[in-house]
Amino acid sequence: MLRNDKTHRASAPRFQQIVDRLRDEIVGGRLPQHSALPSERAVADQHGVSRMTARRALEAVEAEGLAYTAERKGRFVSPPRLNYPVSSMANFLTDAEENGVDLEVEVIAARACSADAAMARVLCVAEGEALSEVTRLFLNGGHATFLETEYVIAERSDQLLKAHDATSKPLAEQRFSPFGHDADIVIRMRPLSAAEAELLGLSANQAGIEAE
Amino acid sequence: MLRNDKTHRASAPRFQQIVDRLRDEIVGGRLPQHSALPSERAVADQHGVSRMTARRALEAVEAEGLAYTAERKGRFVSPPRLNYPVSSMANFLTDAEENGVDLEVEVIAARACSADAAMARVLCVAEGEALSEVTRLFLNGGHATFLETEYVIAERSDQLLKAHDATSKPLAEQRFSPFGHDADIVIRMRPLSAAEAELLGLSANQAGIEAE
DNA sequence: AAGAATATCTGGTCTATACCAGAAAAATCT
DNA sequence: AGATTTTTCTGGTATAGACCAGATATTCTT
Repeated sequence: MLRNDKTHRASAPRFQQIVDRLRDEIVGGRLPQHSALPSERAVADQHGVSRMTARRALEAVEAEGLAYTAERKGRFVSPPRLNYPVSSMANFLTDAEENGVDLEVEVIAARACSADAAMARVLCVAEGEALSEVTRLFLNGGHATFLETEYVIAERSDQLLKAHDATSKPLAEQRFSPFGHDADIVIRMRPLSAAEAELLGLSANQAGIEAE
Repeated sequence: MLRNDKTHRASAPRFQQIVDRLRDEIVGGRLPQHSALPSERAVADQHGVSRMTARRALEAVEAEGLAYTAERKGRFVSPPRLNYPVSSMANFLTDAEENGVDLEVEVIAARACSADAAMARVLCVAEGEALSEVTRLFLNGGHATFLETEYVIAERSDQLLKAHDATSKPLAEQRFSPFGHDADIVIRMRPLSAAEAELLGLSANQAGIEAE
């Protein structure tokens, strides 16, 4: 039993096959949301593998976001993902301005970063191009209405910034304090592809940076 | 050797102690970026644990973003994180408008989501409040200048949207095509805390949703 | 010196087993 | 019936081995 199956080399690892099975059962709807997945031991028995292998399969399913673990209770099916109805929303701010809507903007956080592959493609710049990430809070009639994070091409942002620069910052700081944030800034991650990870010296699915 | 150390119960798991050691060496600068971490077998020997335990420690270090793996070559120290100089940037768009800067806005993607703990705090709404996530591309003089993702409180966004709605969408669709995106939309993730994960039925560190 | 064969690294996968502690259900005792 | 114990689940941690295949360094040939 110590010998591995040599008949089909270069095939997918065993645990991956189990992952596929489990995924099918979940996305196929045979397992309703929040229902229990088979336990590690059950999977091991069912598929004739060791518990560690079963565990890895279940962990992989988890890593896909299809399940979650409740310690010492079991693993359960995650609720399905939301849909993303394509909204017709656009240029809020320009229109708001034009229509005289009461709108204020506050900078919550800003940091420098560089363009990853996806962004580079969208923004039509080279990968690694210097970007500025800015998170801002918008207030409509004094109420927080939306939060945005934007990635600005550092080079081009200068010309846009020159015009106002001076006044906005101290104002922003005052305005934000009532929200008692200070320590919490929105952290955002993007999963890196294997290629990007290698390139950047990061591990796959790891986020570039965290703000504090 | 099969018996575990019973002298100090409830202590941190062994692999965690190794993680701490490795982390120290990396953040302490004793291991320069892109230098090789000890191999799984080396760690196992050095710390007197089995290879699987050593492996788990190294994987944990990776999960923290401190290292990356090159298959069958080794594990290496990730480059340090960027700094986030607090910029004085603010309300780009309002100022741009006022100063007559040529600025166009395009909706790249939009989806519905709900407020997580951090966002709820910042936006002053209940956790789970319906939000709309919109990703837009801004063009300055015909050149892509920045990309933003914003989270709008669904309820309040309506009033802002009513004003323009009609014209923006078809325009956005045309404008965007030259970028050949279609299949690539910026994917964004936020790591869930253990508490949030349990609440939402997701696994920790998993992102809420992916757009395709 | 240049090229081919070999030995030795590496991480990736896997087995079979063990003990732990929290959670939950079942059995037991009031 | 209600409270308490016990048993049986669960995942979490850990061991000590094993084989695989890609990457690399070494050595041996030509």
